[in-house]
Amino acid sequence: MIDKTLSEREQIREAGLKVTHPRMRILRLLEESEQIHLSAEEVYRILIETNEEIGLATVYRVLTQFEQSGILKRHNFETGHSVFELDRGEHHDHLLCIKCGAVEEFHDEQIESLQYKVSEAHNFKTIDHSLTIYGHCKSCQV
Amino acid sequence: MIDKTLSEREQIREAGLKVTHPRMRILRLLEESEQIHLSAEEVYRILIETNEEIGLATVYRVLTQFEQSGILKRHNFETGHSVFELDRGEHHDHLLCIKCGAVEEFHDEQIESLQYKVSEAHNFKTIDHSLTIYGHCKSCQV
DNA sequence: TACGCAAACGATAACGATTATCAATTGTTT
DNA sequence: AAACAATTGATAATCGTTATCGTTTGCGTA
Repeated sequence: MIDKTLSEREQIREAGLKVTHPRMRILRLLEESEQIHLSAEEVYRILIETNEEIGLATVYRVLTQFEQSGILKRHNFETGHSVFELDRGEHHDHLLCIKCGAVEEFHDEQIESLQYKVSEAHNFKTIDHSLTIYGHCKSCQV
Repeated sequence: MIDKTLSEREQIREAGLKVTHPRMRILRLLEESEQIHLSAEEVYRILIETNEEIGLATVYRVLTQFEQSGILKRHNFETGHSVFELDRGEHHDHLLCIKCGAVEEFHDEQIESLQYKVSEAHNFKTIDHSLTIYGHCKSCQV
């Protein structure tokens, strides 16, 4: 069994960052939250509400650092603000309910390879791609 | 041959909007620009530079109205601001060069139908979807 | 274990994109 | 042409995010 605390320290270290309280708090929150996607404001609000000391600027800074070091993935849906989720290595796309905001993840190897083909056909060197399907989830359909 | 001016008037009328100078100027610009995607600021700047009177607030308002009435499509890439293009009815996706900003469009029926399948499998009722491939275009590769 | 210093923090100012406000102007309908 | 609601545009306000900068802290070293 892996010591979670240790692994968090290591992740931060491997990112070339000092292990500080704010960073530990933020990473722990992301790992323990049931919500997959968290915005900076949400991370800040949740930590403040649980009486963890943190500054909003730090939250933004740390989330960006975590993103750059591959700990987190940033998503820009059509909401006007970024949301973050742990990057567990497995690429996936999203189904987003525009009524209740629910997010589901999916991965379709066929779509992936077709995208790659398209990219090649246009002489593009793919670095990343994002596919989001907007609609109504089961519980939001009339 | 269709009278372009007339068709612009009609488009605006059909959207349930009064035919005003700012609306005509904006629609005409979108139709005549070689650039497919224009941001609100760009539309404003271009009109001001060509000595057309317009206010920035009006540009934002009109672009949103045009989007809501189906005249325009809004895209939110990872740039931090929206861009707009004429909605010619044919859905397409985008290849975006993260170096020079170039945008290419593509349409792949196979990907479309696979997306639909995924959506069904998750009991989602698809309303819209966006697929963007980020990478380096031919001229930006080393 | 204490020291020193770069790295990191956090309060707050600044920023860029967008929206709200509201008095003045303009399209359309009569 | 009058009437009146819709529209405009200058500007203030808002929102998410980034920059500033004096203070604090992690951590390698003595």
